[in-house]
Formats: sequence, structure tokens, C-alpha cells
Amino acid sequence: MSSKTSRAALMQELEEAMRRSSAQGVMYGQAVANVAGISNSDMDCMDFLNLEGRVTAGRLAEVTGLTTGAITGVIDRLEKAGYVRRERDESDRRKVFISVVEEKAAEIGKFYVPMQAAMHKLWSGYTDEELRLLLRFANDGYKGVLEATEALKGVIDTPPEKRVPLKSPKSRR
Amino acid sequence: MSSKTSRAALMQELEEAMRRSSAQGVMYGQAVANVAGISNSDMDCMDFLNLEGRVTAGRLAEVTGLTTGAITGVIDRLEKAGYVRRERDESDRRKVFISVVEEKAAEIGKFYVPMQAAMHKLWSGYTDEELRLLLRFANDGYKGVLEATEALKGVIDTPPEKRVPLKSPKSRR
DNA sequence: GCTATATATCTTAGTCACTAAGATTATTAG
DNA sequence: CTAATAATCTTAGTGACTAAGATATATAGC
Repeated sequence: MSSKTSRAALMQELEEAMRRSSAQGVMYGQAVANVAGISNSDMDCMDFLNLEGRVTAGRLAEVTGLTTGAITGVIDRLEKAGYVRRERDESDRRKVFISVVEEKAAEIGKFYVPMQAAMHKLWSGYTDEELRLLLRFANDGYKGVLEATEALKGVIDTPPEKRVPLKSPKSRR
Repeated sequence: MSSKTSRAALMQELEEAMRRSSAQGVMYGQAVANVAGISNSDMDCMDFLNLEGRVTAGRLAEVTGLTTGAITGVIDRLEKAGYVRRERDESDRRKVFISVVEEKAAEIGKFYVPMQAAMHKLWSGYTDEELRLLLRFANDGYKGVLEATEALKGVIDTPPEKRVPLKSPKSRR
């Protein structure tokens, strides 16, 4: 961490620091799902719904990587818990739109308060200039990870014998 | 993203950008587990083992938040696949140390190559000065998220029987 | 040295979320 | 009107999880 570290060592440190903090971020998300009493996949869907507002069941399957059958289960659970509503599309009655029940979904929001507080506290120690650099980095980083995820698919040489489901079932209770 | 965004708006943007990129990072990890043919929990344990080198089964349960019974299953699968070895502690024969089989574990490493390449490409666009700022931020951020995870436990108001053990915020290394 | 208790891991039974395949219902094309 | 297509749901089977308890070993008190 000395300010004289070589660039290579700096990158090494950066890599580890980012891995560590992102791993901890994942844990926070899991902790939120746990205290909210819903599974990780359900939480992923809620996150996406909060961004998009109103999407079809098929689209949820697409973005989560789950099968449509699994999504039916996700929606069943979320609907039963009161977080979302099913709404049939009147113009194409095969489609089912899922929309967030705001009042109920807001209950989950409070679990993110500690995280937001920590972030704001953290950011207060940085200048606008520095925050802009961080923003640029986060945006560039997003693109980089996106590319890497694509590239990873080209690396696949493992026999497709046994591919494990993308989402780990994190059952509660 | 204009350079004269107000500080509040800047923070808002930063929050979203970081959420997006970290979510994509999670997906990358899942994709790696998927192509490697092992489950997410198994991958979590491999990550931890790669940092620590050699830990007991109980410690793995502790850091992953899984029960010892579940860990037995994790180790069974990893051992069968050749990634780890069980080694009974000679001085306390109740304990079972789990150690990584380096040659085999290295096979997983190659799935991180696209990610590392993307990161190095990304970083090459930044000065040493800027990278040091990013490092400081990543380290501060880690601490912040750690605190937030702790604080989250204080927000809990859901009935305890609906909850599941939180992953402990342990210090990786 | 014995006995009780504590510690570390493994086993068992039951549960839940997942996949794959196919059923159901609605739309569109010929 | 029929066939093909599309979107969601249903079913059967599987894998990973938890809770509780079994097993094996270690430590402390007498």
C-alpha cells in the first residue's frame, strides 16, 4: 500500500481488493434475502423488477438464466408473499406481466439502508472529482465484466456432461 | 454523466453504476461455477480455500454460513472431483483439514483469465495515481460493506424461525 | 484411571427449488 | 380452418440444503 508500489504490484493489490469487496457485497445481498425471508433467485427477480417495473415472466427467465418453469415457481412465491402481482396482457393474452406491489416491496428496501448509509459515509471522504473518476471506473468496469462474461463462453471446453444450475438454491427456514 | 452533475446526482449515479457492475460480477462467478461444473457453494469453498490454503471443515461451515452437514456434502463432491483432499489432524484426530490439490485447482483458474484480461485492459487506461485512488476506495468499500453487514443484523425484525444463518463477515486473509 | 461433558465431523430424513419435457392456452400464417 | 408458433404452467425426478442426532475423539473433575 506504499505510494511507491510498482504498477504491477499495484494491479495485483487492486485485483485482490476488488475481489474481496465484491465477495463481501455478494454476502450482503444474501444476508438481505435471508432476513427478508425469500430465496436468492426470488431476490434477483425483485431487483430486476425494481429496475424495470413491469416485465413478462419470459423476460425474467431470460435475465435470470432460469427455466420458465422455475420462474413460475418464483412468481408463485413472490405473489403469495404479496410482493408482486400477475397481470395478463389484454392485447396478447398469452403473456403475463409481473408488476411490483410497491407498498409491500418497500419493506425490503429498509434492509438496504445500512448499505446505503455505509456508502454515503464512504463517499463523503472523496471530492467530486474523485467520485467522477470512480463513476467512470464503475461504468468501464461494467462493460469489461460484460465482455469477460461473453468471452468466458468461448473458453468452454469442459464436457457438457454435468453442468450445474446457474443459481444455487438457498433454501430458507 | 455530464461533468457538472450535482453531488447528490453523482452519488445516485455512482450507486446505480456500482450495483450494476457488482451484479454483473456475481453473474461472472456463477458462469465460472457453471462451466467448471461445480455448484456455487462448492465454488465459494474453493475461493476460500485458495486464499487460506488449508482449513478445517468446521471453519468452512463458519465462513459459508452452511451447516456442518452441508459442508460434508460440499467436501465429498470436491474431493470426488479431485479438487481437494481430506487430511485428519494428527494432534487432534477429531479435526479434518481440507487442502487444495493445486494441479487440479489450477484448471479452474483458467476460467478467470477472461476476467483478468478485461481488468488489465481496463486499468491500462488509468494512471498510477488513479489506480491508487481506486485501491483506496476498494479497501474502504470493503470495510464499509463489512460494517453494513453487521448493521443489517440490527435491523432484523422478522420472526427468528423464518431466518437462516447469516454468512459471517469474516476477514478473508 | 474413570466418568461426564465438550468438540468436530458425519449420517439420516425430510424439504425446497431447480431442470427437462411436455401440456395448455392464445396468437399468427397459410 | 388448420398448422405452426409463442408464452406460460404442470409434472416427475434430482440435488443441495437444514435439523437433529450419531459417532469419534478430547479434556476436565473427581
